[in-house]
Amino acid sequence: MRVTKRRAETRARLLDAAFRVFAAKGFGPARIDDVCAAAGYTRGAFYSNFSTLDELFFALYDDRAAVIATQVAEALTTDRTTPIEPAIPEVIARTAATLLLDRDWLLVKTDFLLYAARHPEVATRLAEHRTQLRTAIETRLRMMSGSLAIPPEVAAPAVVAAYDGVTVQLLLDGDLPAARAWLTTLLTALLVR
Amino acid sequence: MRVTKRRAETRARLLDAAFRVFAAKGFGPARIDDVCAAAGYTRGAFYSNFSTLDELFFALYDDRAAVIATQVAEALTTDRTTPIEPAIPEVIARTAATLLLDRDWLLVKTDFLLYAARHPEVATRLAEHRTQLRTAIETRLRMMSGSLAIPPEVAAPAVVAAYDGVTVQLLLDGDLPAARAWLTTLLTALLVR
DNA sequence: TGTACATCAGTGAACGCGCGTTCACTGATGTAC
DNA sequence: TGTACATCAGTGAACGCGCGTTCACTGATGTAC
Repeated sequence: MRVTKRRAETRARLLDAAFRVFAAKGFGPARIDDVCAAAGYTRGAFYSNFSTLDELFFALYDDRAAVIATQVAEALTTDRTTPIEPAIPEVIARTAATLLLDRDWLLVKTDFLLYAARHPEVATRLAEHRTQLRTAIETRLRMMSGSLAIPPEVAAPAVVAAYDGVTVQLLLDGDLPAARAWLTTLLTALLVR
Repeated sequence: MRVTKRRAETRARLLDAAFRVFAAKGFGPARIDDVCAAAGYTRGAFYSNFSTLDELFFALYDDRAAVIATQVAEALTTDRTTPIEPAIPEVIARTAATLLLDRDWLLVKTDFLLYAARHPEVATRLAEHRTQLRTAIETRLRMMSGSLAIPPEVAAPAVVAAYDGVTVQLLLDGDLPAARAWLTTLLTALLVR
């Protein structure tokens, strides 16, 4: 392959623009031209890199999901500079803040959830992402399992469920700080004995 | 107004067909003709009763949401034929079963959630429905507040959040009994001291 | 109850626009010498 | 490093289909007598 640099940049710009367009309008009403215009290209650029909007949507989801998974895993890794075992409330607050970073991502993610719910062959992608998330959380919880009200293998999916539940409220009212506070309250009620 | 009977029936059939179409394809890809065909009419029938698909979507949501709210409120009303105060586990199981009745409704409801998330003027409809739900739950919880781990005004939104969280998993895997069991587990962990 | 009439609900053909898709082109980028 | 060349990325006009919307029509439904 040649000229890969230019192509890679175009692709990245299209993905970036698509994220903004999907977040604002939703996947359904988004048009190929919307994405191209937002990226500063004409339609040909799109067809040179993707064959359908669905394909771009999947690529976008995979990219972002991988980034998010890494961020969460990092945020949950015990900080080596702090030798003292952090208290549960601190870990909970950190988890809540890391999971609820960006409403736009939640909008796109929920669009993808609905797509997956209606296309089982796509659901595996989303299931993998959720497994990564759950595993990262479970690993962290095992370090403090002695202080937990419920065992880590139940607590981890419970954290994910609380996250999903609070997401719905955040999508409706758009109040990010309130959502973080509420997730913190929920996780405390669930996890702390 | 005249000939109301025929109109009412056509409207009801269109709403019914729309529910099936929206659940299967989603609101975005659903076409006016899909709904008409599913209802056994041609396009003119649609335009005689609605002016846009959005309008039908809103009407459908309002109708169903009202029915669901009534069902939940009824299910949570203490059964007068059973004079003995039911145990918390029983109430929890009943709540879980009532909230998670129909995956198709959750699909349509989530489509509506995303629509509302991007159109604040529509979000009020959904917010009202959620308030009804939360109020019905809170009323029920107050009857057993002595046995609760957290106060009813925190517990009620927590139940809703757990419901929303489990909904996401159910949308992905389609396993209704597992979702009910999992919601029961979550509610128990949250509510029972 | 029966009949004649008026009105309205739903039909389905026709129109036209939005948008997905194609493709001959050009100029930008990398390669060879 | 410089130049000539080949190839490929992105352009933008053109095509055409899907689908939303309209509207003259007909037969179904309710009303009046």
